[in-house]
Amino acid sequence: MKRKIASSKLRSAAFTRTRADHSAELAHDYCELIAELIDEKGEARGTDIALRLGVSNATVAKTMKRFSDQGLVEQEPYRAIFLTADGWKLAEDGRRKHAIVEQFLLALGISSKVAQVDAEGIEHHVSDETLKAMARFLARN
Amino acid sequence: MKRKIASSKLRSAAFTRTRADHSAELAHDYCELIAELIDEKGEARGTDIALRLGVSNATVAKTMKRFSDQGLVEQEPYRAIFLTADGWKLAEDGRRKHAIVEQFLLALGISSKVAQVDAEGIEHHVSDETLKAMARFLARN
DNA sequence: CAGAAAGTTTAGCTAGTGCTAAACTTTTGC
DNA sequence: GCAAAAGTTTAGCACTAGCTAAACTTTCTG
Repeated sequence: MKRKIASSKLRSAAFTRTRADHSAELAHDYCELIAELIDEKGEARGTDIALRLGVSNATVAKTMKRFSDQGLVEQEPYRAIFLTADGWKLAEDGRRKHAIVEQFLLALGISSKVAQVDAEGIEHHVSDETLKAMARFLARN
Repeated sequence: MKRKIASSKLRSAAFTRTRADHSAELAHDYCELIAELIDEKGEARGTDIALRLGVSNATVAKTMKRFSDQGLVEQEPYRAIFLTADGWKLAEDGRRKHAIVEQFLLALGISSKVAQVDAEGIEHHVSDETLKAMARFLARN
């Protein structure tokens, strides 16, 4: 019965991680997008974020307030949004993972549209070990 | 500018899908586990589900009521939980995807523990195209 | 430079997913 | 066959993440 108990613990751990991941995922997505907008235009405005994320302005405002409390972004009232050091860390981490996963999927023969969408979903759920294996695979192909 | 607009739409679509996926993910996880418990013990009791999912009994009860309204599970008061045809469909779909992703990760050289956990996270985010590519890769290796 | 347009914030709503504590039912063990 | 243990349900709370509508501020334009 040892195996079953172990696998049950593993499942519960994975599930717990899944739940915790959902909010982290959102933070990653927002920070990645804000970083992109800053690179493109020098600043990230609420409307642009809302438009690209497919979400209302109000939702962005509320989320930005939460993230500001968590120290991920900085913002003056009625002004654009910027990332803190922590925010940049999340953004860079996300970009790195995203790039590896997307390249990996392309190398596997996935079409570029699907690779982009799947990479977005997968990037938040790959461990470092898996990421390294993907990078290794890419290096060999 | 066409490329940028297209890529922005794609991002928004991916993000929208991510959000919609979160509740579907939960349904998949519950149904998969219920299926497992039924296979193992002939029935799925609330306590067992709660224990394996690392969640309180009350949460399971509430979720089961919701799923019952959605036609995924069937339950008499104070009795065990069973899957409807739709519930079984979700469970089987999840198991199939999980198996392919896990095998794929193992083939990539990931350790079995990590493969199990990562597969749990990834299985909900792979398109059919990617799943097929993984199966193809497995067949060739 | 005043009024319109664009953008932001706030208020108030919904739904999902989690919790604890208390009430209730079923099962078990003496 | 009754009392204790085990399991289930309900009530009530919190937080996240979304929405619309309305109020407010900033920017643009004639």
